Amino acid sequence: MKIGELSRATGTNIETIRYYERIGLLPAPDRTAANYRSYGDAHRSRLSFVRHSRDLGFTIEEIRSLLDLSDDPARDCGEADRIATAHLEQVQAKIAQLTLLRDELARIVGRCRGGVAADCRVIEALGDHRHCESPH
Amino acid sequence: MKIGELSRATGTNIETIRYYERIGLLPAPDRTAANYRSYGDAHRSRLSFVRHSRDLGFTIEEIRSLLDLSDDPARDCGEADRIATAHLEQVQAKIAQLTLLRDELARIVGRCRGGVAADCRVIEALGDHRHCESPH
DNA sequence: TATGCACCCTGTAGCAACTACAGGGTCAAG
DNA sequence: CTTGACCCTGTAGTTGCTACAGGGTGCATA
Ligand SMILES: [Zn+2]
Ligand SMILES: [Zn+2]
Ligand SMILES: [Zn+2]
Ligand SMILES: [Zn+2]
Repeated sequence: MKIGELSRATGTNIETIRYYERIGLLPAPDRTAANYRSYGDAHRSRLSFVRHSRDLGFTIEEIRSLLDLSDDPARDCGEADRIATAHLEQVQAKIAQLTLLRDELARIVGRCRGGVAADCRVIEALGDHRHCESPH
Repeated sequence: MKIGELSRATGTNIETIRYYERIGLLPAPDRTAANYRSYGDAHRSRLSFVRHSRDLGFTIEEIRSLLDLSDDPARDCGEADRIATAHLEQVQAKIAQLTLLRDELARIVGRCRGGVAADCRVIEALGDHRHCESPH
């Protein structure tokens, strides 16, 4: 499989595939006589793993650890669980933070009654956190 | 006010203040004889506006537009409202996306029963989106 | 045979919004 | 007169890509 085919098979940008190789996330594949990268099924499933994990919001470093783990099938999977749980907690924290933000923004946006910038409650609210009702 | 004092007054990193000046978000202040930046109240409140808007998740470019608007108090404030509303919608979209993610991650994490990596349901789920119940 | 076109290669630079030095200058206190 | 806190400029690093520039390869068609 050449890089374009792998790209289509996994929905990954070609430049991104080369980038993953450069940072050591994907192993360098064999080359054809014309120096084209030549991938097999193992590459495809590894890249799918990476893409899916990225879609789920894991960082490259987390994915690196997860791949190390799955490359070594006899190891205890506790670390995978720890990484995934920590990530879940981060997502929950982010949701909580964005929810505060959303409420505050909704309050701010709701204050605008039109008119000139000098009288705008939105601009006023942005300039001074003391107008806020939440910490954010 | 020297830069360290402005930094403390607004809770902004000194490097960040200089960065904002470099990108034209804050006007270059006067200098002392020793070539130190010397700020006044106008700088302080402009920087507070920037920091607060950043805390609320606005991008630098959005903040630039908002500052332009508030620099020109006779202008209609409709654009401020549009920027803030668009931003609110983005935050809402992000929350929705993260909520899907959170649910999917919770399902994945919940599957791990311990054991070796080869049998780990977490690693399996990360490798294949077909195990997912939501699109994310 | 030429030539067009799709595809591949490397290497580098750009994005957002900072942050972190390196390598220097200034100033007041002890 | 030296120590330490502060300030300066300029550059490079961070994350996770993405976008070229400037070239090579391979196959079909005129
Ligand atoms: Zn308004
Ligand atoms: Zn606030
Ligand atoms: Zn497990
Ligand atoms: Zn999935």
